[in-house]
Amino acid sequence: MQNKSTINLDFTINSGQTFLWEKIGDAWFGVNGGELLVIAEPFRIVSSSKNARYFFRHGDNMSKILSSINKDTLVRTAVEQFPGLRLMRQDPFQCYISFICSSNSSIRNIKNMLTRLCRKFGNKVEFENHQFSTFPSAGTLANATIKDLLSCGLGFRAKYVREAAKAVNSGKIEFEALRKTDYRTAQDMLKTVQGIGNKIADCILLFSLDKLESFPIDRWTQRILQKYYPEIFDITHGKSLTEKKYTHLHEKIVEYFGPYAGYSQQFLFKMERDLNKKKWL
DNA sequence: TCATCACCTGGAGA
DNA sequence: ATCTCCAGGTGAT
Repeated sequence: MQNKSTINLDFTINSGQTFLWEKIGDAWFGVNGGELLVIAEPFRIVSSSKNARYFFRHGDNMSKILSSINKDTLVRTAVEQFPGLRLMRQDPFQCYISFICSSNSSIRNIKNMLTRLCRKFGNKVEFENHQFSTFPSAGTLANATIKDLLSCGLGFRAKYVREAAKAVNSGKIEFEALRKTDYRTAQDMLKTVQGIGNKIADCILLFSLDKLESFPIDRWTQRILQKYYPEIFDITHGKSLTEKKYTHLHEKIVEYFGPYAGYSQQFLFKMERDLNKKKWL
């Protein structure tokens, strides 16, 4: 059993929370906002970025968190199966745009869209002869034409992305204020943006704004809950959740999994996707 | 308040 | 090759 504080990069990156990472040799290269993170496995920060520790939530007390979410054998199995799987603390703007793009799409497609956005609107950076492009700023995307956004393959999401960028650029959405406020208030604020519903708001809150009680409920999560917890959570089969049901279900989830429910979600999600041999990055 | 349905696009599977 | 189906949802009706 390895140290609980050791981060497993492969598990962490390939758990659906982030999209712009690429493995070259034994190193992972990841775009996070305006910077490039380079991390080798076993976990070692290669680039000089001071933000890498922050990004990987180095301060999280994992023994406390893992013991908190250890509610049943299923969670216990998932935690044992994926030691070192962690949540990330991503650049909020990138996370926000990424999950707006995730709507009704697949991981492969989302990654393609975001990569094209970076290439078209971001800054070029080079590391050991490898070329990358950073994530565009809110100002840049707010001023992009719909035509240019469509050329990145965004489809119906193009107008959402531009309006979302405008909301940030104008100060209507302030991530650091959302980070400080409570879960529900932050979620309501995010949902005022077109293209952001409960699920996407929860992803942004969990993966970039420190709301660890957030538990994004999507097709997979629903499948997990009805497959393994039919007695505890009442999931209406196959149908999309209404506003009221989503909120009610989330309350039940936090009641059961506790204040770090988001971490339990990450382990269960990873486990079930791997079980179904779903591809990651 | 709830149920249906359309939606851009490009992989994956038939 | 060519086609169909659908993917980590959301908004409009």
